[in-house]
Amino acid sequence: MLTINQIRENSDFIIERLKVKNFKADEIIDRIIQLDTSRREIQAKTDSMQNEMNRISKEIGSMMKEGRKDEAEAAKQKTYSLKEEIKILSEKIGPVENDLRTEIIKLPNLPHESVAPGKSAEDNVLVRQGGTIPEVSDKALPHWDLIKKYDIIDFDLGIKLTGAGFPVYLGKGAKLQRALISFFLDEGVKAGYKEVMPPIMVNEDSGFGTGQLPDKEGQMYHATLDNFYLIPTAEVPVTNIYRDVILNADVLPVKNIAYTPCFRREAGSWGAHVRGLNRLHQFDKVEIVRIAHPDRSYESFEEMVTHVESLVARLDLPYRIIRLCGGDMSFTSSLTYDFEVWSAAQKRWLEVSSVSNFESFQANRLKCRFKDKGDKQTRLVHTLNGSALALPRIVAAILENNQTEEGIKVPEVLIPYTGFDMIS
RNA sequence: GGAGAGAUGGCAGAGUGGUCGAAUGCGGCGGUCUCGAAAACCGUUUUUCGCCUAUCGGCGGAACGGGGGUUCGAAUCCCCCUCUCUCCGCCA
Repeated sequence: MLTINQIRENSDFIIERLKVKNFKADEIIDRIIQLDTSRREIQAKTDSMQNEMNRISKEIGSMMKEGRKDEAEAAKQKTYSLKEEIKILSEKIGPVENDLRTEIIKLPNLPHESVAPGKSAEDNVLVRQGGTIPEVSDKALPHWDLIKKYDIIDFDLGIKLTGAGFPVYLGKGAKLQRALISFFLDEGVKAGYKEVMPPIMVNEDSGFGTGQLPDKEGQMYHATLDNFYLIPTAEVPVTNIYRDVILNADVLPVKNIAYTPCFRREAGSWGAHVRGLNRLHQFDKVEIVRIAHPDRSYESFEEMVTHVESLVARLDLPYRIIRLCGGDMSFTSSLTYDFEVWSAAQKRWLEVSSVSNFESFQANRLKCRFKDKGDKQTRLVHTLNGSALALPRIVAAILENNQTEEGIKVPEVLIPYTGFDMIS
């Protein structure tokens, strides 16, 4: 969420910038400023009455000590009406604060200045492209056929055990998963990220912290007996490490990397685009999360993009990097680059990573702040995250792009991890 | 699942109705001493909201797990909730 100070000080700028996200903010902002003004008025009044109240109470205290009982009794009389007024006022402030909050959380994050306006994916901007799109024969199989041919992933078995969207990885398929996870983690650690292995269930507070709750409740699996949620991404537990925390500026940027399974309910949607590994209820992902100094968060962003790019490049996957336009970005993001890899048999680009800078939007909700050395005041940090990488579509692309008569060639960088160079 | 104990500042830990935002210790920061460091000594060290101020800053409110209550006055008394720990049971 945006801070009230941001809104109050830059209301025109905010209205202008949110147009890029096709969001009409003027009426909401008017209401916010009105609510905030009345909140301040009430606050100022109660504060001064409370001050008076405290003063009298202290007097009564010393009168009692000195045995001036009658005077104390008289002073008590004075407090009754004051107490009543304070009660009335303080009952007013709660609802005003609630209304203010409900209005503020309606406002999406401001897009970065580089974000183009636009309505949908059509208006996204190609940042750059890399690798070469492989020539595959007309007989090339989509990955959902390849996995059957080589018996490496079994969807039907997953249906038996759990349900649709919970695949079972078998033999070399399972090993390939493990190899990718290790490769991604090792590369991250080499790049200075600290490996974290968090719980994959979180409590309600954590769900709120990163914004899954209350709005997107239906997207998470909910263990109701204990009121825990299965995480949709490692972003949730890893970012919540820094909930209600004040960091020293010298630890920034914090760089964490975590592998976790991810769980998404994602109801709806059928057809070729969600076939096979394209969309699952459970999948594996390595996530990078950064907590950055607000003055340097875009340096962090660039480093993350470069890191993710090096991963897809080293896997020899043709890729492109896309800057999402205002209309295609998430509510919470300021800048998002999507990474897509080419899937030869499906003949389309598959999204495998999304790197975002949330600036202080998420930090404000999390109450994650930092202090510069010697500084008295706290400031909100910037948070960033990105997939590095999500496995299923990477696997899909590897299978489809690397298929040969003899089998599927394992990317060179993975061979030390798999121990085999061919799935056949 | 059963029984009990507890929740106070970065940590440890005191505080059972009246200058308590909170003793003390540790840690952190600044300084004295030193060529430098350690030790010792001195000082400093929670967060948040509002008002005033060009700024430095000043004044005031709130917060001792969360919510409610009693009272002129609550960290302290009462009620509800949440969480943590210990022992037993079960168990990878």
